[in-house]
Amino acid sequence: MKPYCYDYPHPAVTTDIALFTIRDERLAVLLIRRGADPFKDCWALPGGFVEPNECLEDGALRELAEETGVTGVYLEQLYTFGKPDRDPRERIISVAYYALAPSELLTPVAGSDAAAVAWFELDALPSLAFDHHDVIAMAQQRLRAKLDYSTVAFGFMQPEFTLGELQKVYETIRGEALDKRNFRKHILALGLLSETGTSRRVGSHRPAKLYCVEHPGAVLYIK
Amino acid sequence: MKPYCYDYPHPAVTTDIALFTIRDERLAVLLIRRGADPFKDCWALPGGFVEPNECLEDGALRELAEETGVTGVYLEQLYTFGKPDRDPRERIISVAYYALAPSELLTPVAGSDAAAVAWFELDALPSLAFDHHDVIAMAQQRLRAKLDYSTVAFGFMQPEFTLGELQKVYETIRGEALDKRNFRKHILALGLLSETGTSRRVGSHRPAKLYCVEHPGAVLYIK
DNA sequence: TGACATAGTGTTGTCAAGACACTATCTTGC
DNA sequence: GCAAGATAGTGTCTTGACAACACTATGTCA
Repeated sequence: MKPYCYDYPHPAVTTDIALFTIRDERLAVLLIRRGADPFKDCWALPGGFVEPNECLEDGALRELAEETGVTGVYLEQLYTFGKPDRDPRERIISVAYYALAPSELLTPVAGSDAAAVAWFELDALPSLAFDHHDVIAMAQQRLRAKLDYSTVAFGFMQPEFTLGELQKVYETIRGEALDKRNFRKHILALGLLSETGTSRRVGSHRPAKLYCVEHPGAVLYIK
Repeated sequence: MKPYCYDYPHPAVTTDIALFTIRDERLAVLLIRRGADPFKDCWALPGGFVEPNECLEDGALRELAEETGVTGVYLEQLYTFGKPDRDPRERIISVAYYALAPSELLTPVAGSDAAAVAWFELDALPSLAFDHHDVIAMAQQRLRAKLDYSTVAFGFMQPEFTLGELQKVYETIRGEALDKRNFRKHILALGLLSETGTSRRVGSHRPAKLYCVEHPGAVLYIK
């Protein structure tokens, strides 16, 4: 009947993924509406139980794909949440990840346990299941911190982007305007971007040069 | 017979603790010699299974106390290791912590599953059980990084200490000598230390003023 | 062709960090 | 008691990084 038996109690282990993107110059997180109890019909982070033969990161990517259809994101472990009563069913320990992606490349679709999927701006979150508010808060804090000493921000960019777009990303996450000249000087001094030679014409004004990251995938610690 | 049964497979969850201290101006980590299989007689980090009703941090502190007798350390979550085959017995996910303490206040004693306890300098580690080499490497990397933008180093200090002692701690972790005047300028500018008014006489030379941390326990992010 | 919107570009001032050397105070040995 | 040895304690100058700041360039559209 319950076929998986052990000599001593085992907690369940899940992954939860806070996928961030930037939409309309606002930081947003992808949530699902839960299709099953507990917290049925409540908004929550995508995530679920780790399979016996997958590593944690693979589990997170699989759950994200199953529930939201999203693949190909930048993923990084955030923190493991393990208060004994954080889930009403049983002891569940959750390894939380945060993920970043450019919203233009994503078209989330509700799948498996998810009754719906939607982006929510971070300053307009609904009530959330479990301790997912804490997870999101910690992820946002980490994101802000890493902005200063790493190249996480590139996780929000499409393969080719303008310096103006990149600056908007920084401004959105930091919540303040930046000086254009100082920003460009600083970013180019990292030596990580190269011009593609092309430019993007959008709106009724001068087109902007396009850049790409020289070693995509590598999240570097700078300075 | 095996009384804890579930509908689907559950991994086991452990905590592992990398307790660092500084001995003889070398960074050292506390290891136990395992008293039971797997890896019997092998050196390993202290740690063990999380109890059903304790949170992860409490589990880490309990295991550290049980196996080594050490209490009262600074503790912080490091990373969760979850490769499916990292333990030969069953799927075991380990939430790793790192801890800091001044060695003068510690007298580790082997307990419970530990056949022995000993300090090992980080550049002279023995062969280790499981993936504990990876855990220690990541902990050391984190420690180095946090030295620059937080006050972790205070975790190695006794309640009262001299600026010379504090500088030695920084030099040990960074692996390079620092200029005395610049170091003192920098540390005092943080505004976190206050003179106790007393001084410590050690060796045949001028005694040094003693300082203490104004808000102990608070690990601050600086700059 | 003029109005508008974003792209793109250098210089200066300020502050923090790094380099650098000498005096002070204690112990110990002669 | 005094010289030698060891660590404590202190200030200035130079240098490099970051912040403040304004104008020209190039496109669209009315």
